[in-house]
Amino acid sequence: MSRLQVRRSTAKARPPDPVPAAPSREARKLLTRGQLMAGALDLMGAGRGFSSLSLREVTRAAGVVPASFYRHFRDLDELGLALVEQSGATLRHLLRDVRRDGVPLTDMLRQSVLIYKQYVESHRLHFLFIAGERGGGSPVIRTAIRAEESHFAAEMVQDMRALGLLPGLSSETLRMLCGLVVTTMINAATDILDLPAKSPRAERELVDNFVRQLRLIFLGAGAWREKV
Amino acid sequence: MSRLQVRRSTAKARPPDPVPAAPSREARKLLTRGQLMAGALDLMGAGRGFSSLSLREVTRAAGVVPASFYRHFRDLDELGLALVEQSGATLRHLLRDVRRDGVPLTDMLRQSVLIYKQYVESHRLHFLFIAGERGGGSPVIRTAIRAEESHFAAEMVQDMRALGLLPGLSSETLRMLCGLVVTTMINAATDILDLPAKSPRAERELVDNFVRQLRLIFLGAGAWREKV
DNA sequence: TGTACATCAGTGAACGCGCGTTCACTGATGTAC
DNA sequence: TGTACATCAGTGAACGCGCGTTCACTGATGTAC
Repeated sequence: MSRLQVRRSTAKARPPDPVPAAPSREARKLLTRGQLMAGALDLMGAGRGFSSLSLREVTRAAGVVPASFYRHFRDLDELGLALVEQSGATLRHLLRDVRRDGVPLTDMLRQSVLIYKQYVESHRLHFLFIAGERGGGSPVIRTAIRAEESHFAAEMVQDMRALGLLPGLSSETLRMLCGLVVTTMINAATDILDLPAKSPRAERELVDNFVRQLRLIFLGAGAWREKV
Repeated sequence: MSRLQVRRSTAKARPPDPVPAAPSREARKLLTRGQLMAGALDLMGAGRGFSSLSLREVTRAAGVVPASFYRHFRDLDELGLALVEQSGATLRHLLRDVRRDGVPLTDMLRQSVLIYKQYVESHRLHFLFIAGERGGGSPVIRTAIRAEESHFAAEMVQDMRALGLLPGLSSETLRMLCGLVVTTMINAATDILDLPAKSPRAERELVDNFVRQLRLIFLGAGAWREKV
C-alpha cells in the first residue's frame, strides 16, 4: 500500500495514468460483502457449524459493526445461500481446470484423485462448508447445496460424453454413475480435510482407499448392461 | 395410568404382587436422561442442527428445569456423544434384523433397499442426526460418528464373509467395498428423509436410483481382481 | 417392621453476558447543473 | 472545472431477551440399625 503511494509520488507526471483511483462506492460495498462471507467461512474453519454462528460474530470477523450486516444480507440464511453459490462456483471451477489440462491416460484415476486432493486442500473452507452443511442444518441451505451437487454431476456427465468415455451407457445410467461419484468425492473431501498434519501414512491410506473405491465404481460401470 | 390404579384397588389382595412399584430413583434418573436426549432429537427433527441447540431449549423440550441438565451431562457436547452412541446402536440393530430375517435371494438389492428405507423412516431422528452431524459441526461428534460408521462397515464385512458372498475378495477390498456401501446408504438416508410427503413418483425414483447405485457397486465388486 | 439419618434428582431464583434488531447519525462518493 | 445537493455504506448507542451457570433449597428415595 505505502509502496504504491511512494512509487506514485516519485513518478513523472503521466497525466491520464489512472493512478490507484479510489475504488467506487459499489466496489467498496462488494468488498465488505466478501469480508462478511469470508468471516463466516473463517469461523467455520475453526470447527464451527454454520448454523451455530451469530450475526455479531460474523461482523466482528469481517471487521465491521453489527448493524452494517443488513446493508448486505437480510439474515444469516441469506449469507449462507451466497456461500453455497460461491462454493458451487469453486466446484465447477474444478471441472473447468480438468477440462483445460486434461487427465493423463495412464493411471488416470490415481492422478485424478491426487489433483482433487490438492484442489480440496487449496479450497479448504469451501469444501468444509459444502461437506458440513449438505447433510444437516438449515433445510434451505441443504437443498441449495444438493442442487449445486446435482449441477456438478450433470456437467460431469457432459464431460464424459464429450470425451467418449463409457459410450455404451444410457444418459440415465451415466447420470446415476456421476451422482455416485460425486457423493464419493464429497465424502472423501471430509476425510481429506480431517487428515492429521504430517502423517504420510494416513495420507497414503486415504488416497489408496479413494482410488480403489473409484476403480471399483468404474469397473462396475464398464460391466453395466442396460436392462431391456 | 389411572387404569392401572383402579385395577389395583379393586383386585383381591395378592400379597407379593409386585404392584406397579414406584420406580427406583436410578430408574427415574435414566428416564430424565432419555427425555433430554429425546428433546434434543425432537428439536433437530424440526430442521435444526445439533450445534445450534441451546441447553435451555433442550431442557424445556424435556420438561425439566435448566439446572437439572447438569445432573446428567457436563455440557451439550456430552449429550451429543450419548446421541452418537444411541444412533450407532440403531445402526447396528439394522444389521441384526437383517441377519435374523435374512434377505430374499431374488431381487436381493431392491428388497434390501426397501427394508432399509422403511428402517430409516421408522428411526427418522437417529438417521437425521447421523446424516446431519457426520459432515460438519463439532469435530468431536463428527469423529465419533465416523467411528460408528466404521464399526458398522466392519460388521457388514463379517456378515458378508459369514454368508460366503464375494469369497474372492481380500479382507482389505471387502472393507473398502463396505465403506463405499455405507456412505452410499447414509447419503441415501438424507434423500429418504427429505422426500416430499405423498409423492410416489419421487419415492420410486429415489428407490430406483439407490438400487442402481448399489447394483453398479456390486457389479464392480464381482469384476474386481486383486492386484498381484 | 419402625425410626433416624443420608443421599441426591430436580427446583427456582439470581447473575452477568452476548445476542438480533432499530435508529438517527456522519461523511465520503456520486450526480446535476 | 466548480458548486450544491442527493445517496447510502458504515457508525455507535440503545433496547429487551434468552442464554449458561451457580447456588441454596426441598422432599422423595435409599440405607443403617
